[in-house]
Amino acid sequence: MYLLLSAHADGAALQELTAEGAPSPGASEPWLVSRADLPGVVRQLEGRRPRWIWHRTQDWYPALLRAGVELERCYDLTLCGAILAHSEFTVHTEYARNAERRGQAEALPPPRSLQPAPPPADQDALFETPAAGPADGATQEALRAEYAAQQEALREAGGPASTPAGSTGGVLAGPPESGTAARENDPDRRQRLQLLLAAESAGAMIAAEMQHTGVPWREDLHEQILAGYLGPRPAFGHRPARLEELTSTLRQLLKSPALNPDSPQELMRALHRNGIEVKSTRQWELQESSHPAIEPLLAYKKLARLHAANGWAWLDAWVNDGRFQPEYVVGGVVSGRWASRGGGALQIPRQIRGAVHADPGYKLIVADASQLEPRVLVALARDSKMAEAARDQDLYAGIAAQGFGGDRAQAKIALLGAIYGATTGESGRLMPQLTRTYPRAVGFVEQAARDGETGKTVTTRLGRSSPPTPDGWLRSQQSATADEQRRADAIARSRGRFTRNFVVQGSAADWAACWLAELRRRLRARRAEGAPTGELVFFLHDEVMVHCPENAVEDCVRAIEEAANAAKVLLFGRIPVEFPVSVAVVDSYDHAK
DNA sequence: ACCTTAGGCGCG
DNA sequence: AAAGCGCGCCTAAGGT
Repeated sequence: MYLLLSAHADGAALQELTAEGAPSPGASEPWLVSRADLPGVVRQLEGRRPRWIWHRTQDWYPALLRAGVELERCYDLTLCGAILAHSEFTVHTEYARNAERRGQAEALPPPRSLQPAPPPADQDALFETPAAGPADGATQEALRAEYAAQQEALREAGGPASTPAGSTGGVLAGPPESGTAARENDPDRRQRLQLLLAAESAGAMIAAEMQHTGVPWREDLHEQILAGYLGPRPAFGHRPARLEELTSTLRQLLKSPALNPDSPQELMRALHRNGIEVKSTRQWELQESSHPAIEPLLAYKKLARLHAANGWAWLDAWVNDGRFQPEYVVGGVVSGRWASRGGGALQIPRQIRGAVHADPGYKLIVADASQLEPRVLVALARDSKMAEAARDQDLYAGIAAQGFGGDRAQAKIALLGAIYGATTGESGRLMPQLTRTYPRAVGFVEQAARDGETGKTVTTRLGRSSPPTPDGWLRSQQSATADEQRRADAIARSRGRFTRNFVVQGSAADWAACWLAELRRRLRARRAEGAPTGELVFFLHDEVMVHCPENAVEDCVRAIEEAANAAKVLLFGRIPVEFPVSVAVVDSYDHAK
């Protein structure tokens, strides 16, 4: 059952649709529900296990969650439309052509503000959209037509026939899925794209649910940590005691009595006056010098960062009643990773992770996918030799053991360098031997890089494609003067590094989205059975955190592991590549790994 | 009194 | 230990 939910006057319109997006035959006219009645109506209809179709999950779901209504599944027209408008799997469809004509503005998620969004002022407000009514282009009929068009594009992805995803990839054989290879008539592609749309929509729900739940955050522990590093809380606008001490030390050592160490320009001049010839004030460059001022300067920078980014002001702004509730921005990164808005949710520094603490009677289960990106590369490239190395829990150790010509540390540097496109340094030097040992894996990312350099599109395993190159990009690659040509070549190489990384990072994001969705499904199932179970509270690219009653830990750990394996099978079939998760059951986040 | 950009650094 | 991908967000600095 498919239910379209759209904003209407002072409430919502509900319409039952077919799977294809036509009005359901035999169903009544669209049904108008007042704002006040909506949570009750939605809760009632949820019993029929519909897929809720809506313009943006963020417009509806947060308010429903505040009203105590949780839903099983949805279809986010904005997120799915953005994928379908650019995917190579649907590039031949009318939907993609229309998206091109409309311009990207409508097809892509709305622009993100750079400033943190303040927490909603009115927590009881049911609608995030203005009371005036639906936004332009988001009327009930427009959304229905949009859904129908997206479903049509999806049906046309790959070809008419279809086979189960698991049945095609049983062995590491056949051409790798990339670039121009294996492009024609691949029925498996439709299923993969469908999976991506479902996972993306599930991700949008999970993001709203995690924001609603929040990360358990002990303000008292956070303040203890700050006091330990910085001294007591200073008066507003003042430096903490420890930073004051370091400032006067630096002023003496650099013979600059008025130095503001927060000013890069002042700092640079002071360093030069003292014979410290750096070109920037970055940590790694400062570390080269042995001047006595360097150690306190690096200490200052470290602590100043803590104070500015995650100090008392941050605590006041972002933690309430023992919960940190950041906004996750699904689809916020071109590769399919999530971004976040407010509070730097995806950059919680190790220094303060001790403040993330389970409630009494609960544990934090922190699980991360070990060496996810290299393992995804093995699967994408179908490199059976590297797959053998990936059989082990430690892929890098496996590579070293296979005699690629270096130790574990070098194996890691070389492989990450291949994924990022390193050309110089140790990573660059190790590339030839890595290529000799694993021609398929290296060849795969090299092909992605060549595609980017020549302006082609690359695509993740589930069908998310790299953003189009700007108009005139190819022409700008042919330049008249040698200087312009050098610049054009540099831009092309940069694009190549981006597409090289995109296929791996993006396919890893595909995997992580499926992992999350599969985990959510399992946790919900357990809860429906009435069993105690944990809640997803945090997600960071290849890592999840579940806040879990102690008596449900074992069960949740199993769910996390099952979900990881399910994600692998969904993406790649039953291939002989492991995607192990490392799981820590802890009271506080700083004790995980 | 604002707004944008650059340098820097946190995370994966 | 350091140059190669993706982000958000702090302060300073340089606009308007």
